[in-house]
Amino acid sequence: MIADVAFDAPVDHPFSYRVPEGWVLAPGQRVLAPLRGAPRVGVVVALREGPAEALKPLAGLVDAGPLLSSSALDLARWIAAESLTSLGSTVLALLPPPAAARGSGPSATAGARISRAPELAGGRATDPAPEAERADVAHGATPSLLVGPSRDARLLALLAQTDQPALILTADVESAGRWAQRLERVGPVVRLDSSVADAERAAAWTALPTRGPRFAVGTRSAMLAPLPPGAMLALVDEQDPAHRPPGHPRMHAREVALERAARDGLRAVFTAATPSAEMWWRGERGDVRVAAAPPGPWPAVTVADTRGIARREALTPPLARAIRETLAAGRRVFLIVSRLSSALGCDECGMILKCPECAIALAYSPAGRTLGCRLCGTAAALPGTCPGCGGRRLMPFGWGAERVEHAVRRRFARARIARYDPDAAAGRRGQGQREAALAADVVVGSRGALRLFGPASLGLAGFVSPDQMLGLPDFRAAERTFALLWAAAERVRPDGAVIVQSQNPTHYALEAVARQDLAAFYGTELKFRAELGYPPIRRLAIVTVDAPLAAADRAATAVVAALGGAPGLTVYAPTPDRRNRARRIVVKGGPDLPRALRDGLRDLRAPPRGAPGRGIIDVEVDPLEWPF
DNA sequence: AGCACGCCGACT
DNA sequence: GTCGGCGTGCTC
Repeated sequence: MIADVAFDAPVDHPFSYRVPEGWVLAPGQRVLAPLRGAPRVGVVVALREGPAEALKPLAGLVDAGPLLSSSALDLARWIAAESLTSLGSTVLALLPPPAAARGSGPSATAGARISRAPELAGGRATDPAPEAERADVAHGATPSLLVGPSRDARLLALLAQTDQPALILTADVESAGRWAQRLERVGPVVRLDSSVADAERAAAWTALPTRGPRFAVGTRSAMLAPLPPGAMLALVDEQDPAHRPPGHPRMHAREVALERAARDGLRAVFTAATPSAEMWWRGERGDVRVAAAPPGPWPAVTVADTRGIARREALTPPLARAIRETLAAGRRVFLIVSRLSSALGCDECGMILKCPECAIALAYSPAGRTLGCRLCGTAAALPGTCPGCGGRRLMPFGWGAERVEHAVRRRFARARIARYDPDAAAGRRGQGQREAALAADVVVGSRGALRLFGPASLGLAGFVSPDQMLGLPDFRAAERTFALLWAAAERVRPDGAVIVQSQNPTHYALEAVARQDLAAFYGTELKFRAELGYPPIRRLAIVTVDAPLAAADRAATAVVAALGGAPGLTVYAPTPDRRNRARRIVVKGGPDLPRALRDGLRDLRAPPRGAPGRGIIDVEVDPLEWPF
């Protein structure tokens, strides 16, 4: 017997090993296998008969049985193909950490002999009832997206009503903890995220179909956990970028959840305060049912026009007045700042200099006094005057947390003011920062500081300069600003206020938040995306070529040439990174973009023997962050 | 990914 | 004369 084993390595093909006599193995099971001398953890992706004498034997077992059904393994193949990740890296990233690896030798063999594969739902080998599965697909409903007020309560009610087991996936461990607590009042819960000990986590993996807990809660890493037929799959806060954590596979949990639900006939439910444009678009096409609740109480949202005044003063009179009144009422204030951007704007009319082709902000390099488009690579000369109004004051934006804190301190000397940055607070020295922020009257922070506040807990949220965010050279800039503002508004009491200072006071993202109108925002946003061929209408990928200095341009040119001929692809000119070593090439395509990239780059990634090095080619499909 | 092999610069 | 930098190639 031969086992084909895939490893966590950027190698497309599996490696073949001899299965020692008497071992019981199944695809989807982790094993130890010698690779370049040392035993490494891999996953069995296929078993076959054949001449095995020349092959090295497997060294041991990691799991007593397969952790993936054949349908889960097929789903992993799909994920790998979509994200251009190797199958081994995909699978091993989406399995719970090994409880305890078994070494080679008699004990391993004995362990293998007595091991029995757990019964996995949907597994071809263990699945007793394909008819039942088909019936499930038949009654597998269109996925739902819960938006609007009391989403959590509505999801909870749905989970409680259906009487079916469910896998609940959250964006982070904190949220997983909250959901586990809530669900414990409904039925037994197991947790699949990293907050529980490895052994417990491993036991939870197969518990849902076999031992009858009602709910399993986890993060994306629990996505392939076995589920019984008819189970529900819930993805909380589908728009959260944390659903696409760093590392492999580079794919958003939303996309995997939709695919899994369709394949396994599961009922899928998503929630979002502000859905991703991807999800809203599916709603418009009827692929997802958008379940909106009637608008709930909403704070008064005011957009304060800062054209011509914001450079000198962080707080406009309306915002300063609102802070004073909120503090007098004994309520809390949150001032939202965003990280400094590299865009250039007109101080007089508020216009942001954008690429005429791509409609994203041109990146301003103060050192070279140059402007460049990070999508198409076009360089532009620095204009002397604003192309919009002829004004002479073109300046980079800039209201960082520190400057804002200082400005508030000057005006409100007696208030307790704290800056909060979750990254800084995570360190040992930052422990006091969180407590200070929780006790403060005024908190200054960016998106991450929202976690300090519960729903309707603030008297005032003030967005000092959303223009910085709106001006980021990223086609998702409006979506992100909209999401942040909406999330802030949800944390303000209905009798409180939201004040947005902007040089673009009529921007559709700001107006949509003021009117509590999701549809208004996505209507405009999707029109913009469609006109310029951005996701979700078309797909994007970033090909990065990292080559020795002299070869970088040649390697990038080779990539452009290799992809240029493919039908349906738009390939942009390579742009150098800051260190002028790597070259980035943006590629637009259709639904089959991953396959087109794989086919187009195949020859470059596997150069013929003796050919000059082509450098390291990295492909990121459907990037969330613009890495410029 | 890791890890070994291979060919060019500053040291005991 | 070596030690070591990373660029290159391979792993059943």
